[in-house]
Amino acid sequence: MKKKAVINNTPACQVRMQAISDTMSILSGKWKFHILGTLIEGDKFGFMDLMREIDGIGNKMLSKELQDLELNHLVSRTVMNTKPITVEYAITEYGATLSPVINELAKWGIEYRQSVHGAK
Amino acid sequence: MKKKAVINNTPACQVRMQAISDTMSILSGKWKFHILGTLIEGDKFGFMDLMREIDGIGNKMLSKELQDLELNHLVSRTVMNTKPITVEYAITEYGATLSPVINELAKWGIEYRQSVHGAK
DNA sequence: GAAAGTACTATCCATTAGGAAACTATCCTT
DNA sequence: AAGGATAGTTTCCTAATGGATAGTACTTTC
Repeated sequence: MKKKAVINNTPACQVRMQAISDTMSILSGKWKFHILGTLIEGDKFGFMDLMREIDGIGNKMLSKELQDLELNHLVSRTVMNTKPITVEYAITEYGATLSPVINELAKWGIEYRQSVHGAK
Repeated sequence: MKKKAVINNTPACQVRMQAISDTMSILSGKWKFHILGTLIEGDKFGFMDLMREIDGIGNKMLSKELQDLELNHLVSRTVMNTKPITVEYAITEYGATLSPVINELAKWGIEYRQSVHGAK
């Protein structure tokens, strides 16, 4: 019997799978979506603001994740020369292109909750 | 100075963040999106088909992830009583509701590739 | 001058994720 | 009887994730 051929090895599928890998590697970790979601909702946030907004995150994680996001140009970091030095984090124009992704994720999660609580 | 109030603690934001957590906890791990993406593209797949389709995955991981997905009713598993026993994995109707999420993820990843290769 | 707020960094530690390899078990073909 | 296909499970090991705690450094307020 001939070995069954691979089905989805068309260029389109390869590209699609690669794209999903890319996105997920950039957005990996427990907190990236929370941070981006928060930043998209608001305007500018200080480090401590984000600590308060994102329930449960520790300062090490927040710091590390923000650096990751900054490296990928999804988040901007601006040091203000205020009295006690403050830093302003904001979503970049590029980071804002993730809105549809995050919205779909949130939408699905909400429907998931309903399907679990409701008819099941 | 009064402590700055938390900004995004409106019910809508809470629900949104909770929803993102829910979705990501169900879709956690390195392979879930790949498996779902593959299953959505095709019709029915045997275990070995999936091994061949999903480049790099090991049998332990595939087995574990499929069990997870089955538990959450995203994937169906049907044992066929064929000569050498075969199993058919397919996306469920419910699992198919993840298409928009996966499509947005893939779309963003493709644009990301272009922005890195192109103007930057 | 002590406390408290700003923004972190560094260290330690435990859990988890995930890869490699070997193994079980059944069936068909040669 | 051997080889290869089906579909996994089990064991072992390492690397990454991420939480808790403490410390740095500067400034303002009490």
